[in-house]
Amino acid sequence: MSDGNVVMEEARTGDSLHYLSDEQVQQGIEAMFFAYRGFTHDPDRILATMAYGRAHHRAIHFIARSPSTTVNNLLGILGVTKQSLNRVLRTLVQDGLVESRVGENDKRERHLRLTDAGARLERQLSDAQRARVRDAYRNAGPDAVSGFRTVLEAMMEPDLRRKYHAIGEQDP
Amino acid sequence: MSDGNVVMEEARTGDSLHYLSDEQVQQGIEAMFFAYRGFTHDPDRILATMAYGRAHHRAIHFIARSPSTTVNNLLGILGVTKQSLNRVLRTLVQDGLVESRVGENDKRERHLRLTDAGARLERQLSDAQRARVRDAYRNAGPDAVSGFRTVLEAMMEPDLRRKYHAIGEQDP
DNA sequence: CTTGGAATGTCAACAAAGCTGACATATTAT
DNA sequence: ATAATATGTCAGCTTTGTTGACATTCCAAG
Repeated sequence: MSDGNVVMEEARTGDSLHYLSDEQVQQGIEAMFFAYRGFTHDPDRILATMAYGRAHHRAIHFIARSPSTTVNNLLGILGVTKQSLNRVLRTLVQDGLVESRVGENDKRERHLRLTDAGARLERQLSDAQRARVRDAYRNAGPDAVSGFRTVLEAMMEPDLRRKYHAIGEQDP
Repeated sequence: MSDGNVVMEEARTGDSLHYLSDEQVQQGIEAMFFAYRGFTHDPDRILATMAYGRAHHRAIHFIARSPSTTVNNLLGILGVTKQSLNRVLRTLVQDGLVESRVGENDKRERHLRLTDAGARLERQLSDAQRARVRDAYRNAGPDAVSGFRTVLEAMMEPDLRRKYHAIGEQDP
């Protein structure tokens, strides 16, 4: 569909398509790699001092963003097996950071929300990450941020793009 | 430096700083998370069918990009321990995908390059990833891509930003 | 009311890929 | 000579992912 040859032919037609060249795409791939390292750097540093890992941060983040989400919904967002997620949730519930309450309509479901202690940890874990992204935004300016978001969205798998848009909406 | 309160005060001064609000930053964080999943999705799918993992892909990628790089240089780029990298390199050399030759000037160094078979695997592994990024670029347009790169660069750790810029240059 | 399927939890075993610490070997630099 | 550098390797541990099997609870369809 979009292999190197096709693009090289396109690129030959003019410099306006230079941004689709192999070299430019390759640089974008490396930028994603290095930026993601920075993206996770600050919370990882904090997590290294406690008994939790990046998986706990992810769970806490999305529970904070979608209070009362179900386990199944969280599974779809995080893209791991229920066994893997359950191991994380079990420790968080045991440690009193996450509350798991049986659903009212469907009592098979468990609805998850952060306790006060969980919300405190969420802030501690995410503040540094938010600060980094905010600083990057500030340095880059609003137009760059708009483009940033546009490309990231285009890069997502379609079903994850739907989940991305669904976060923060009404009743997940 | 850039906590929520400060920004909320800034934001109160006008809508031009809305893009720095907690909500916008939070959405950017989630966009990074979901986009990175898409970013690694295609190579991961291919890797699942063979005896290699994401770590092998990363090593192969950067050896391809910086032929004749040393082990130490690769360690700095990948940000893992030499034991972890060595486990990967050992299998790649054993399987005839990577060639490790003693340095000419400094014989302590090992210079790494892909064999023909390694280059073939690199293409196979990276083609799908390049296609996805290229399609995302094409859909987003050149201005968005420019902003994308600007924000990603601003998000990197300074020392990694230097390494990012050094890739593809003269003598690493 | 029984039954099938969905949602959840849990056990066990395993794999990938990171980590630390210790130690060996060449080679270069002082 | 000695110290520092670059690399390789062994052993053991951790986090976080995976399968597979199985139990429980409950909704919904018949």
